[in-house]
Amino acid sequence: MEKIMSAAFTLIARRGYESTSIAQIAREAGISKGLLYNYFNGKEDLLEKIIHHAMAQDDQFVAMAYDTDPAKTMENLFKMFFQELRDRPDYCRLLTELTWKIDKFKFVHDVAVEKMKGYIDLLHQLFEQMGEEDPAGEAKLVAALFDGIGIQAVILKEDYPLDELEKVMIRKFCKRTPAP
Amino acid sequence: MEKIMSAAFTLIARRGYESTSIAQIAREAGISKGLLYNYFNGKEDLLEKIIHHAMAQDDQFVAMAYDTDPAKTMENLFKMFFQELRDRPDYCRLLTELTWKIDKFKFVHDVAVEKMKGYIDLLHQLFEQMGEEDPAGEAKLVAALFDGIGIQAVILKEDYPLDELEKVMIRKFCKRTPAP
Amino acid sequence: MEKIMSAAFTLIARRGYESTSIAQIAREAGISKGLLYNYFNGKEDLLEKIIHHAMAQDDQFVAMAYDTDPAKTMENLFKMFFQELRDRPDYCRLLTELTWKIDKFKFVHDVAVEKMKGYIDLLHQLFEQMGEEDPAGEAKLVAALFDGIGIQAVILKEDYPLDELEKVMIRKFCKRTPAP
Amino acid sequence: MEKIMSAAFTLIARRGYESTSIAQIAREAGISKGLLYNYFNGKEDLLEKIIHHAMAQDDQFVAMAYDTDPAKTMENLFKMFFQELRDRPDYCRLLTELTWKIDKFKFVHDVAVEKMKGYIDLLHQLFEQMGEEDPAGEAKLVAALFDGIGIQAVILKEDYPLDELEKVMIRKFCKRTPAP
DNA sequence: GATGAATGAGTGTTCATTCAT
DNA sequence: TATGAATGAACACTCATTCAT
Repeated sequence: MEKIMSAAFTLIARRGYESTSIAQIAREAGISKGLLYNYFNGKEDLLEKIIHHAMAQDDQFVAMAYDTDPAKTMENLFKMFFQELRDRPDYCRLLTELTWKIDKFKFVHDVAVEKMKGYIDLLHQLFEQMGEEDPAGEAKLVAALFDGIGIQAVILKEDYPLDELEKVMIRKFCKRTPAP
Repeated sequence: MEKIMSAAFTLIARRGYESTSIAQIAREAGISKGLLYNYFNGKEDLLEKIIHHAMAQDDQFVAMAYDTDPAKTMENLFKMFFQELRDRPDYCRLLTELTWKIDKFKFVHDVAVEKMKGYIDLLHQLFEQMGEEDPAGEAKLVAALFDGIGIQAVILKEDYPLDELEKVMIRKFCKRTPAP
Repeated sequence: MEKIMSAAFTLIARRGYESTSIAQIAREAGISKGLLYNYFNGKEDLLEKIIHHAMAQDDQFVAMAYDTDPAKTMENLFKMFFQELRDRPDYCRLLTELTWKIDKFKFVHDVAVEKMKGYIDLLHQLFEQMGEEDPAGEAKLVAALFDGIGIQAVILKEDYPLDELEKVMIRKFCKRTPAP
Repeated sequence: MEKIMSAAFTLIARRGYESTSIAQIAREAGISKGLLYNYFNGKEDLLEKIIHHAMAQDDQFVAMAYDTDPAKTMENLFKMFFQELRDRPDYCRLLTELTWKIDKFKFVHDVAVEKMKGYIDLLHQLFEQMGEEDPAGEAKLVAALFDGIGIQAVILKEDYPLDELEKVMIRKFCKRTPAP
């Protein structure tokens, strides 16, 4: 049920997983608690389905970023990342929220780590093609920046100068290698 | 009671606030549940006191970083930050996690935001003194990096190459302005 | 619906009344939960109909046992009883299972008591015809034995030596009165 | 808490394990649900403690039955059995019912089966000493009678002629071997 | 100061039952 | 006839909090 997942998504993203009760979700979705269990096998299953559903939209984004120029690819990546932060702040919030529950929900840890490694590999390649001195370190730095900017954007909300940071990052990490 | 706060700190940092019960804290502290309520007005009050207590130790750190050379000051800051991550991962974890619960623990959020602004101001000044082109942007970048590296260190634990990132950050952000 | 009663019978006999849900019965019967309520007025009614249906087959058995010789009649009764235990263990199991629900399902109590009295009367007559000293006591003893053997056979399953007990009972209770 | 165990014992014995809710037990005991969990780790633990407590009183009984005359020993056993049925019908009911739930309460089943085998062995020896033709068969018959009489006493309650059956059983199984 | 017995509202979950289709 | 979405009351269990001692 789309209604349930949407209600649960919003509530969990805003108040946290443990602080959101099944009763609240059902109330928000306008249904009874019992009905919720017709669609989901429990609170954890609901969470998992929400995450998978939300993540399904991610993968295609990365593919869209590719360009023959690695610096341009990276710039695209950055732009997409910031766009995501602006468009789906709740989703970003939920993902980070779950980060803390890693010990409880192994699937979150696995998904998060794998995704992170994928990004780092991609960044590594791009930096290498761009002729960076230390592509590995640079990649890890940018990955950490993604997380850090995400977390700050979520905490500070509209006070956080996403536009400014976008420009800074592009300037800092997407300078094209000067033609020889 | 020092014993209570220590026990509560450890447990909450490791398992999260909601997943830590008063009974567990009392047991870990070796006292009765009732006694806990003689010292604290409830679970939330206990949390607040823990946070304030833990934060009190932070401020003096920053003071210790000052150096006549701004680049050296920043390097000291970085080193202290990484040292903190290595020495008190539980504390870092707790702080970041609580920052999250804006709606539930406004006091944490406010304190964290204020602290963050202080850091950004400091970084801004340093970058300015170092002659950076865009000291404001650079400062926000580094602040985000602190958060991002912190969160990744918490998630990946011993797998996270703190040493490598420390070197990369120093190389990237503490290069002394070449004397003219 | 034959399919429903058969499915319900098997499930309830094996797992018990409370541990068998309507959903399970419907699934096992290959129908929807709703349809079940077209045929039965609820779980309890379903149980009642199952019991009555299963018991209907019992009465004709007894009629088949009659013989001009009372000792032979009793022997036939015994053989039929043991055959029933071997052939329909699930049915015996269900009957005993329901014994515990007597306070909950009055109809079980009534049916059980009535049937039991019928058996005791029959046994009484037979023992009288066989010239037993205390036909009333003997009859009650055998009735209790039927229950006891049934319960032990169900609990111990294939470990219970039904054959041996059959022989012992026949030897013990069906000795023909020596012709004078 | 004696009050809780007593209330739980009565209710479970009367209505069955699954049909007795924690709320009912707490209400009957005059306490809150929460308190019950200070003393017991859950419903099943409560049951287990009840059973163990009730069984502790059993073992000494059998020892008290011994006599130099095997027929007298058996008569004592019978008398004790019937006395138990009269004194603690609820306990007998509970024990037999739980023996039933093999899969759910293995500990009860195991204890009960072992106890049963002990009785059969004892009966076997006694019948042997009494010079019975088929002591093994006779022993199993009497064991089944114990169960059967127990179950009928539970069903029919005060309508069941325990006294009469006691006499019949003693007459039937405790006749002393005629001195040669 | 210190205890732990006691509470009651809350949790996630199950399930017999109803009803619009 | 047949479905399954939907409900609501019940379930076992948890836990922050209070209070007589």
